[in-house]
Amino acid sequence: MKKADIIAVAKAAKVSASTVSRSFNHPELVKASTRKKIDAAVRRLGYIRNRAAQTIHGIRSGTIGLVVPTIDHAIFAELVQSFSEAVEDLGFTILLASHGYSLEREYALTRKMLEHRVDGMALIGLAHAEDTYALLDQQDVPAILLWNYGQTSQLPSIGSDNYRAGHLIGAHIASLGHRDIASVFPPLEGNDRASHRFEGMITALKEAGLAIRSDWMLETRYSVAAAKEAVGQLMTGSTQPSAILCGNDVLAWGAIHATLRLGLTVPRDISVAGIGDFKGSKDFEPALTTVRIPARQIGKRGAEVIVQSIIAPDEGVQSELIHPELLIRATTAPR
Amino acid sequence: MKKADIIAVAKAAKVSASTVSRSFNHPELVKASTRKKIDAAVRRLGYIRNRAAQTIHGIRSGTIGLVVPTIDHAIFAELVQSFSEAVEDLGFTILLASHGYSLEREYALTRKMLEHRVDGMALIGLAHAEDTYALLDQQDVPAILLWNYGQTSQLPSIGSDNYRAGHLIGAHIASLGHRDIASVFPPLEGNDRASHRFEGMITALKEAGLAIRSDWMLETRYSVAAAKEAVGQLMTGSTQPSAILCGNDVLAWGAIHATLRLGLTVPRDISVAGIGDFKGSKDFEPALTTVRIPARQIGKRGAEVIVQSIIAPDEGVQSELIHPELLIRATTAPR
DNA sequence: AATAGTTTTGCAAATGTTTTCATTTTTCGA
DNA sequence: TCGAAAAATGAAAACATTTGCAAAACTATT
Repeated sequence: MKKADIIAVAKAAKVSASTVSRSFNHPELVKASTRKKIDAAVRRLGYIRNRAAQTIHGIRSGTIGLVVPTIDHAIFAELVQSFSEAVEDLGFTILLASHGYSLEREYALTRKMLEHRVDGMALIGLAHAEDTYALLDQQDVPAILLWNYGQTSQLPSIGSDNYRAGHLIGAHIASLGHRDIASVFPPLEGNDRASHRFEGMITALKEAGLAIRSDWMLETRYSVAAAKEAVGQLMTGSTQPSAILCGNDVLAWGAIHATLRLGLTVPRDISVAGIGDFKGSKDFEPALTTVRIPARQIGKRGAEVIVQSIIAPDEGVQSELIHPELLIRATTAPR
Repeated sequence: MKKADIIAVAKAAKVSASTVSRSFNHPELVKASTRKKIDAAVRRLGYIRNRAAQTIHGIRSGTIGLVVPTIDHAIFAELVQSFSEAVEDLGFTILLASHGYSLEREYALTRKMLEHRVDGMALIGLAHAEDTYALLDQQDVPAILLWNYGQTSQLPSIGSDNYRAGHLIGAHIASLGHRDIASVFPPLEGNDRASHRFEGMITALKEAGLAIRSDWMLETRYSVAAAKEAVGQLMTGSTQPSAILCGNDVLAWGAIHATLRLGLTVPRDISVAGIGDFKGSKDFEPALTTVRIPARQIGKRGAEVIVQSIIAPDEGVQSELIHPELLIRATTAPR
């Protein structure tokens, strides 16, 4: 038994295919009694509409492409979730792919999504291959950049200001009187989020007349384990910092657990701060001082914006800044 | 300038549309020099193939539907990531949606994915609406169940044995000599994963002649905060347990931080165990005793299996059990 | 240079819908 | 009961591809 198509339904309901189509798309144009017959036939045959066939009429595909570096980091999981939720509520479905921090793969994946004729695209961060921008522009598909806000971004960007976030936390630590400060960041190369945070932080410190010793600028993989290892080593050196600034909460937790392991107490012996305010950061003990990057809000707002620009392509979309917020909790203390 | 279609390319390359199509799909059938002309035209016009148009010829859409309860829990993020990675490697793209633990929404979302003519579907867990099974069966779309293994599952299931996982951790705690045991679980209703774990745990305890006081069976939302709150209250009661068994690692971390807050030491004063082995659980201090549910492996294997059954629909797919593993770390100790 | 075979290409039909336009049916006021 | 207007329906073209088949263009062999 082949899959039922609209013609099979039409036959079963003794009407024409046009009428069946209409009864789906403009129900008000078909008589109630006819609609009933059609519905019955649809149910009887288990007919499911074929969006592919609709799509080739220039009708929207109802999909939005989302390409992220990775999903299984707390940061992006929250973003993906809120974005997808909001997008679903607006009647679209997400086509998802992850590129593992390779802008080349990002380009390839974007292309693939365009083959599927997504109605819109969302990418993460501000830095993308020139090819990718060209592609999106040339295919004339609405696209937005999520996560980071950039005034001069090539596409509308909805997100937070990572420079600001870094600056906030740097200034906070400086204001507590710390002078011997270490940093733990993921590799900055090709990661605009982390770079901006780092710059913001460095600048804030500089403004307070402070600087980080270059051998105290740690760079680690994005994981509790890696940060823990790195900080563990740092803290067994001949001199130790009194504060550690981390590029994100996961690294901060690594740092905290490294100090815990060495029998130190946070924040009495050492202050630690993160960026991100991931799930749990508020509730773990001691509660982490960090800067909130409102992932859920970014996802939701991003979804609204992209859908808007799909529905009304001519209304020109603005970038939106979603402010980061300093959250002083229990892992930082005056020196 | 309208988007280029295959005919525009054909004109530009001075060949017929058929030849262009062939040069994509069966390059060996077209002369090298013609292919070169076509490639040039494609590049010049920025042509991107339209999969929707291919799909209505019964050609595969190259998409696989994945419907999960939620993405932003550590558990599923890892699964989604590994599944999507593997699926991409095999040349497919994921259509993702989350249903927020509503089987009704799951049905609706599955339908929607079938409208998009996904080549295969993956759902999470063993419990699904009868309608959903009927739909999948009737539309004759390959489908698998991820996360849980069930011998008698209605569709092939690739996953771990949650009953076993619960049993392992229950037996471990019993073997340490604990008698006053509490549990913290998410709501079991409509959540087969949690229910099976719970049953396994209860059974293991019973086998050791133990039982949990009904007022020590805590049920909380899935979050560190909720578990922390609940356990905080429990521990300030007139009598306290010497061990707390948690339905997953997030709840376990909540429990641990609740006890920390009260000035207790884990595992000296109280043992805590989780299930899941989420990111970080190994590295936080003290390292969490838990049962590993190998999410990455499930995702990868699941992807392979569903793709296999798309490519060779007649080869009948077997369920696969991916064993959970007890990881005794530093949060449990003899009573 | 002619033939047979092989390779390459184009034509036309097919895929499952939607939509425009024309036709048929219904409704309603006189 | 008629006619005009409104409502409902159907026929056919359109959408962007693929594919079976036949024609055309080459190659190799004599």
